[in-house]
Amino acid sequence: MKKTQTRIKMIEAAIDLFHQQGVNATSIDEILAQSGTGKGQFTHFFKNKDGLVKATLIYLSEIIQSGQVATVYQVKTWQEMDLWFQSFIDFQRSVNCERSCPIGTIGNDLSSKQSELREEVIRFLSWSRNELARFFQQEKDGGELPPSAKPDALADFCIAIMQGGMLLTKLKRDTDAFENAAEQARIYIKSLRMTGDKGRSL
Amino acid sequence: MKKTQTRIKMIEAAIDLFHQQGVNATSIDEILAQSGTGKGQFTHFFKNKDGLVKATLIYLSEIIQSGQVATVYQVKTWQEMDLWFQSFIDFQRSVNCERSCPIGTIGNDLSSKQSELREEVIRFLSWSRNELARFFQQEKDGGELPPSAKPDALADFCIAIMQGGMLLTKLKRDTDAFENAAEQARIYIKSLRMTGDKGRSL
DNA sequence: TTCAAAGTGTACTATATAGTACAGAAATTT
DNA sequence: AAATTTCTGTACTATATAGTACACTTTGAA
Repeated sequence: MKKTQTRIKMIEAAIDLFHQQGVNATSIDEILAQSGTGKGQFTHFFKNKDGLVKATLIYLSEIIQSGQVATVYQVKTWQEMDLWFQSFIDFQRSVNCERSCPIGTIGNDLSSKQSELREEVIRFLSWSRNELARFFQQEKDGGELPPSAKPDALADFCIAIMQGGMLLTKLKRDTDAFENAAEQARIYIKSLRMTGDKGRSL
Repeated sequence: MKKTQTRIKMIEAAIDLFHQQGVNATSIDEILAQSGTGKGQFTHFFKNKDGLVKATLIYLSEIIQSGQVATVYQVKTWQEMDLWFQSFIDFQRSVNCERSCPIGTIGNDLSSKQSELREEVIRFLSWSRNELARFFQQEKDGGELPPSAKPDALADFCIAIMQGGMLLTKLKRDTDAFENAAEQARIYIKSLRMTGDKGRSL
């Protein structure tokens, strides 16, 4: 028989509820109810609510970074780059446009005191940004992007549109604005690539 | 003598605290303390907390739409367009990168039940998006942007970068990513304009 | 089998919070 | 100046919430 699943059940319920309602609007009791666990177990596995939030951030990072998720964070080819925005748009549709980025949502709810948790959020954001930056750098090195292209800036550009697009989707309950923004971004990146050399289509 | 300022004082304190901490993390008592008012007055002027949130959204819309704010929402010239991103970056610096868009922050904290409040948020977002769209349309009509340019999509693109950039700034406590994203956006828009015709610089 | 550690259940405490009740003051109207 | 409305202060209630205490059970190793 497996070791206890209780901790994981709590974390997964917490992720779901935090993603849906934010951290502040989600009570511990709600998490316990959704995961079918109890207070005693909560204090056994976590120091306090912040401890659980940290665990959710770490867990989220792990499942995303190990690719157990529908969204495409890792980009190695132009085809994957093209899928990058689309996978977030598709994700939004799959949650009825009622949520935004789970990490962004949790991060946005942090108070200025919770610097340890914010570090965790930043760690993840940097990772996903660097995934993109590495791709752009690779393409620049390979001559697919011109020497004037700035891989880091392009990565920040994509992440900003993604985060903003996710937020707008949640607020407006449709992906129209996100799709428009992503389309313009793709056109821009494509234009850089054309400029680069061979003019293959994005 | 002026009519009572109590209502306004409450709204302004609420805006400040909501912007800083979000709606859910801000208690009514906190707002009363910061504005130097009392419970009796609160219930006299507002039905409940949601009533105050609605009032803050309306008040915010009014001061922004009437231009009593440092950020540039209304764009009539390319110079103002260039200032558009910059004014948000400057704003973020002025609040030590500890906040993001006030409307976005409030909107993000809304539950799925609070549809009336979300309507208010959407109303504002549409307004600011349409301000940009009108500018791009105007430039398209005037031949400064090519017929292929999509004013609505360009407006959504700018808003997404702005919202995402504001959020990233708050999370990371610096404007680097926002600046990079805005720079790429400016390069793109500029490139469209060059394509358009006379090649005047953005 | 015994024993320690890991895990669980229940009851409780202290506090924060939204919202109510209502009397009284101040302003405004008649 | 009397009456009416607007506004304000204080006390209160009900509830939700984070966190505590602690006894009990299960597990797994020696």
